[in-house]
Amino acid sequence: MTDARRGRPRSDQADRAILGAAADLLTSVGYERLSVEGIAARAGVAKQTIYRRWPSKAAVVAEAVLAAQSGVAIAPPADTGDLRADLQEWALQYGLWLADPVVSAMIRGLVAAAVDSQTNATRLYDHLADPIRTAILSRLTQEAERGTLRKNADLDALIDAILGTMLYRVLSSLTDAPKPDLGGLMNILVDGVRAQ
Amino acid sequence: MTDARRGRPRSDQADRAILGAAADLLTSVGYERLSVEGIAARAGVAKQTIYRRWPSKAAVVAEAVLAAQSGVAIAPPADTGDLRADLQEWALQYGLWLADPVVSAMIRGLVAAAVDSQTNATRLYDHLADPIRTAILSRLTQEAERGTLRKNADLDALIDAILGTMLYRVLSSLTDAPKPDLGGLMNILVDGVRAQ
DNA sequence: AAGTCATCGCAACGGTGCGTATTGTTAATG
DNA sequence: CATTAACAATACGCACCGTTGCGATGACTT
Repeated sequence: MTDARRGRPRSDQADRAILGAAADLLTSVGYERLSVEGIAARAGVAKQTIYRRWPSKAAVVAEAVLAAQSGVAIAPPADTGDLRADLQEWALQYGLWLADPVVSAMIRGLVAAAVDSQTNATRLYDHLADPIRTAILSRLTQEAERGTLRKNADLDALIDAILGTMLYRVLSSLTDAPKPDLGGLMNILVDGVRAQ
Repeated sequence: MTDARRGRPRSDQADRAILGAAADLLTSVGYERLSVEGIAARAGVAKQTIYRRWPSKAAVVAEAVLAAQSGVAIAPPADTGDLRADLQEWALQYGLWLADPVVSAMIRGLVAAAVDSQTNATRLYDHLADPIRTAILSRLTQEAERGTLRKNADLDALIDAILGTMLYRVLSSLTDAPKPDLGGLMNILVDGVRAQ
């Protein structure tokens, strides 16, 4: 029997160095000026070591963004009984996270990578959006069970609106700091789904 | 006096051929696989003729997208007195326009170009988003004057939500046809800003 | 201890594409 | 006719992608 894992195993340290270097360069120079050779140089790694793991530059960047984001816990909104206040507070925290230039640069890089390779686009958006979707949906579900939401409210559309607004502001802001205030949006959305 | 326009004038036909070729290639192969040399070849034009007009590939693509979009009239929502129905109808029409693979590819190209060169990002987003913003805002203003909207409703946030949701769906949909249904969103938004 | 084998860093390669420069030609203006 | 600038064609330098060959390294097997 030939064991599937013979020979020298891949270095975990190389993995971390590559992803870390990719994240660093992404935030410092942006996706367009980021090169695989630059990643290799900064990581102290041969280019082949990168291509042995990922098939393309877009895939490396995608993985780096996911790895960096997976360290961030997406806490669901608190449940104080006041949906508006809970979502406002959550949006404030999340908006501040988005306003971080590092985070903005990463998201821009994610979008660029997704435009690059359609194959990974769905996976990327899913991995980034799903935690947020789950977090908000869990809070909305609590609310719905108390009967304080309209029965036919399209909660998916509501979440798309939150995600879309955040993405739009990140992409359309020239400076690295998008307008973080989602308070007005949350007011509209809460009033739009709340039982009358 | 040296007249500013001496010598051979630039060819309008070359302008049209370049922008047309850029738009064609953008929708057929996407931004990633689009090259200035490819544009020149398809337009039957020397590469230098392109670089005499625009400073970079991103600028050419940006101009091509804007030129293609400027032909589309962004009609404001009708005013039948029923804001919900008016916005639903407008969203339906606009959603169908977005679902066109050609339009989706163009928007993806726009985003890619914007990520490429931050310089043009604001100009691009403004040119594309402003007509929509103006169209919706004019309808909302009519409504506000009748006193049927909450006084403190954040109309900018509402418009950001519409634009953001559309953009998010275009970018995150793997197929070329994003989910065009904005009905659920419009319901929430209308209920969220309507006077109680 | 010796052998196996996938990984490692290093280096070079072909290919693509950006943006620039050169050359001779063509269409306007004075 | 002289001047001027855009034109097509073409070559160039450069950066980078993705691939390949090399000898060395290190965990596993026998």
